[in-house]
Amino acid sequence: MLSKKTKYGIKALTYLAKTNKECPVQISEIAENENISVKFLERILLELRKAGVLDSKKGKGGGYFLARQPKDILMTDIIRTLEGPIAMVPCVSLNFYKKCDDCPDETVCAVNKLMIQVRDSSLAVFRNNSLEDLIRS
Amino acid sequence: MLSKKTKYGIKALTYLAKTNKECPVQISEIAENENISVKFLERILLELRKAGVLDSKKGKGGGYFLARQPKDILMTDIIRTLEGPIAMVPCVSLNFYKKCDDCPDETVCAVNKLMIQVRDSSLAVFRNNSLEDLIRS
DNA sequence: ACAAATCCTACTCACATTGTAGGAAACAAA
DNA sequence: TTTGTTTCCTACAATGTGAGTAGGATTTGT
Repeated sequence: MLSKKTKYGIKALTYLAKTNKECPVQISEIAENENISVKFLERILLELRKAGVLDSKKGKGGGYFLARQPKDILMTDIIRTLEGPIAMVPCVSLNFYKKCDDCPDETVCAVNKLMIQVRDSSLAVFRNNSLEDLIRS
Repeated sequence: MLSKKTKYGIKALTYLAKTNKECPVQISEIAENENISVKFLERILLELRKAGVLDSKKGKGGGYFLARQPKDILMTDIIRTLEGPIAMVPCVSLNFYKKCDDCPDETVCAVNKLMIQVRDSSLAVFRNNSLEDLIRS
């Protein structure tokens, strides 16, 4: 299951990419338009800023805006930031690798073998989609 | 994340496919060889039997055995039985569809658009892998 | 100074996952 | 027919995670 955090994050980013304003957009505006709890979204956008996907401005007239052009923001970045590993098991994760406790030999593990394929196919999709790709209907 | 239930289920099934015995195999034997809690595995195998993937025999000399040949057991069956939907969001699930509460229009939703691609690529992998494929090193 | 916005941490609540306990039912063999 | 072995089935407990809330600190424009 995709977490709501990631789902909301993607929606917020596409909102920013679509509205394409010069000035920063406030959390409350995004939250209202995308039906997201303001406080929850606040935390999500903060994570995206720390990951370098978003940038922000404090105080009056402040808000959030994309740190790069939509075409330069790949889904891999967003998913890894908000959702964590793309792989379904740690033993096939490229960025979050961890050995399984119960598995004596990965090279002959059926789960490993299957999940490498799933990881690669998902990765291909995420790499192939930028924010710009997603806002084009 | 892949649940341990599914992970254990796949391991148990590949164990059965590999050992390829004439007689039924007991839960305890599978559990010991694959490092799985006996009682937990018991429940998992029961689910797989109800789904028609496994068959069983009670009493002395009883146990579990594959209901079909390994090449006729596809990963889609196993995943859907143990893990549930293959899609990461209900609004793109083929077998477990459910509309999102927060989303007014699926056809213009970026999450929807992205997750359809992920679903299709994962589905292709699961459809393309039978139990037999997984036990061939 | 004041108001508006992000920043940051800690907390609560609900739910799913993982695993356990204990017995009922079926079956084979003595 | 008794006994032991196995699956079957339900209920329960422990743990962890996701989702959301609360409340204040900090920054900034007017």
